[in-house]
Amino acid sequence: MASPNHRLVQPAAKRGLELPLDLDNSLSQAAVSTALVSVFRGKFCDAILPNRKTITFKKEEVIYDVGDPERTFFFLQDGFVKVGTITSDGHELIYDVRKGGDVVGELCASEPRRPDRAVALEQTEAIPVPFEDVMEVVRRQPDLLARLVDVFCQALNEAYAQVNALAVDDTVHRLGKVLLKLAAKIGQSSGPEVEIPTYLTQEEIAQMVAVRRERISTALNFLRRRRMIGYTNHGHLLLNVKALESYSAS
Amino acid sequence: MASPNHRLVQPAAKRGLELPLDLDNSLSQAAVSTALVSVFRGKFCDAILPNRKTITFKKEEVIYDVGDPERTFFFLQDGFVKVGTITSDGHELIYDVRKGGDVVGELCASEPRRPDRAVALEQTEAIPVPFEDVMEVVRRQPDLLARLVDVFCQALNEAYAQVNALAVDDTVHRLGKVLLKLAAKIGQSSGPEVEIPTYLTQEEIAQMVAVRRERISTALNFLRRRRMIGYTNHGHLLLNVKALESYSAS
DNA sequence: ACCTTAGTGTTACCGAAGTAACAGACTTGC
DNA sequence: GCAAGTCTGTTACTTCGGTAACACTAAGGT
Repeated sequence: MASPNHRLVQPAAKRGLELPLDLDNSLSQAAVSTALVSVFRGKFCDAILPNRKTITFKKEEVIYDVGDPERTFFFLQDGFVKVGTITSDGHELIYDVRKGGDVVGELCASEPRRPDRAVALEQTEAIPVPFEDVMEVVRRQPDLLARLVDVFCQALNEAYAQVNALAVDDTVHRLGKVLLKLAAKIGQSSGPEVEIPTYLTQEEIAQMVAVRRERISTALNFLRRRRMIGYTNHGHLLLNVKALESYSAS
Repeated sequence: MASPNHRLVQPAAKRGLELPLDLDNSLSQAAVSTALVSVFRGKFCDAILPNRKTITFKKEEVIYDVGDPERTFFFLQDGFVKVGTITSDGHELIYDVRKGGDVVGELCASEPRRPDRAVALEQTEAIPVPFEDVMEVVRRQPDLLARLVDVFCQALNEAYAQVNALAVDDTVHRLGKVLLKLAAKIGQSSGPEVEIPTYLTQEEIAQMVAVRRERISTALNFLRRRRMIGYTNHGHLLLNVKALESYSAS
């Protein structure tokens, strides 16, 4: 009952495993952020978003779900969203995490029913736009074509990267890659570390890495003992990106 | 030495495991083929392909490789191609198989260097088109936009389907799905069965399923004993699609 | 006909990850 | 303050798949 993520202290730092990664400047979140440009910002928004209304989704609220028939993109204005699906055995699987400035729901372009779902990780503002409207705007303003293609192409690249990881990496390496992807997509620099500005349960991380939650517990502590990760005093992950990169490469 | 796929007889049917799945009408390959429409056929070809020259790739020949910097789509006119990559541990991984009428190389749209590679499974005719030319044609003929989007969106859907399979299925179920995908993409109906009209080694199938070759040997024989697959007298796979579908669903 | 090479079938062994079960920590509601 | 619920940490057991090794078949070249 009640949202499970109300937890505000770092999980294990409370008993014996605390290895503080100089936090304290975790408030200097200068919103420096992401290498990946939020592809739909700028011109695209100017062209397509005026005169449309924003919807607010509360934490944990489903933005669209597997099987939905309506073909709409959602232009995220603010917040964090997880994109994934429910597997045939009933478990959730998370493909990606996106934030304000990104789009979600692009998979509806070629399927009559959505194969995926998106759920807000924090309160999120999003503007729904029918797929046909998106197409029409691109037809009228051909300079936007490159951005549309980019949305799909980057998603495709990431999906293949996940296939690679699932095919060759063990749990800890996959976890490392997931954390680095989170850093690139929604991270905020916090001193020498990068903070993940939303609380993720081990269960959710397990759904991104595609292993059981128990493995994630062990793997997170493994990385923490090696000082590759830590927690802010709000329970958010703090990543030592350099260290994770050199570990993940090996 | 010499191409390894010169083998023309079905592997194990030669000694004790033969379970012929009524072949003999394997010549009635009416090219009925695929549920998936070859998206770029028709208008797109008319608009973009005239006055370009076709390149012929021999069996096993690399069409483009990981790391290549040139941004070109290849419009396949004829033949079969495997699309995949070389993983960090040096093994090959196959994402997809495509045939005449399909495009390959679309991943170059957003990356300066290709993350993937394409290799001819049989002699293949392909027309290279610089990515910018593709974009220009779409800008000039906006009715082609939907087709371009479809290419990416279908690839994305399939990539996520692979992630799902890797996350939840065991070897035999993944093999079943790979075979069904092959049937849908390049299969030719042959009586009540569907034939895969190119010879695939167990090693190649293993690269599609992302397991060791030995597992594929066992799994293929498992499916063969259950009469879900068989071989033509040319050594090509013959699939009992109905049976495979009901098995893969479970 | 012989040798080489590629491909397939199979086994014994080992390691990584799933399963199940439970205890401790913290939150929330009563 | 107490009970219920969620989340995390950990361990014993099992299962699946990777590893290594090897025999056997077929094809091609000489």
